[in-house]
Amino acid sequence: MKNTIRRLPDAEQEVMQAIWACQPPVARADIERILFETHPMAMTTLLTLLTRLCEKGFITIEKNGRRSYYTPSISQEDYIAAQGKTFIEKLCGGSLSVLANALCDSGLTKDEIAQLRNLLERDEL
Amino acid sequence: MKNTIRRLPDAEQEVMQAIWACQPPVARADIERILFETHPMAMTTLLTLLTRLCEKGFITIEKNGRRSYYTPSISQEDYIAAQGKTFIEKLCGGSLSVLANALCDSGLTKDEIAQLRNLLERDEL
DNA sequence: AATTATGCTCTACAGTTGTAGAATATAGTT
DNA sequence: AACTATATTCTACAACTGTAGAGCATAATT
Repeated sequence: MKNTIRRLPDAEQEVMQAIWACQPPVARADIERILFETHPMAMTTLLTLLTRLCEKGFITIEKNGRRSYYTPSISQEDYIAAQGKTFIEKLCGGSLSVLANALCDSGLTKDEIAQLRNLLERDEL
Repeated sequence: MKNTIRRLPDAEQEVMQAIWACQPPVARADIERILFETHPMAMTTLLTLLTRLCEKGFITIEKNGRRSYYTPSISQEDYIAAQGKTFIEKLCGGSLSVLANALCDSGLTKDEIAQLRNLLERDEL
């Protein structure tokens, strides 16, 4: 669980989400299909982003004939946890009360807040 | 409480934090002093960032003689809440359990998690 | 009034990001 | 073997970001 993971630009992050949603190794077509829902783009655009993600160490690419397969090098859990840490430190200035307020004002309903509290309780063990 | 607030690039966000930390309207020297701790930069760099923040609608600039004074147009609370919303939606896919896990893995201690739960309880009312 | 100091705006530039067409390589087909 | 379809890599470019010097305007000083 590496805790210094750079924040990805939006488009690349979107691609990672698609990759994480699949069983690795992932074919381009699968990524494309998922992205089509959330963030449609030209195929070459996707391939550019995949190359950049590889350069940044977020995925590895293996090629089989003319096809490439993509495997995440960083787990979604680690990435989200690292971004959460950054959020708390950089945005909330490390203050949990600021964080709590942000969560409450972020549009979550009372029920959802209660649910979140329960989930935190369970994870506390 | 506007809920569509763009995410600022790091340097600009850092400047906003400094501005939010002061009583508006804020003089450049005050911002500079605070930034010196976290993110030192040339004075002209700071002024460039202030201009961009104004163009983006995050602050207003009033000038008095050759001096300028800066006032936030967007509150820190609104900004953090909006980013929190984006975090939950874009990164956690809207899943509270994913969010809870992220918080637990983000380096918070058990005590801090418990504290956060209490804060959420209080805000729930 | 002339000179100097100071605070801001303009200009600049390299690196990043979003986007995608052109070119290339390879697998499938006739 | 020649042709066609397809998957990837190269090249390109505009907008954004981080950074700061050059130039300009105005206030302070001599």
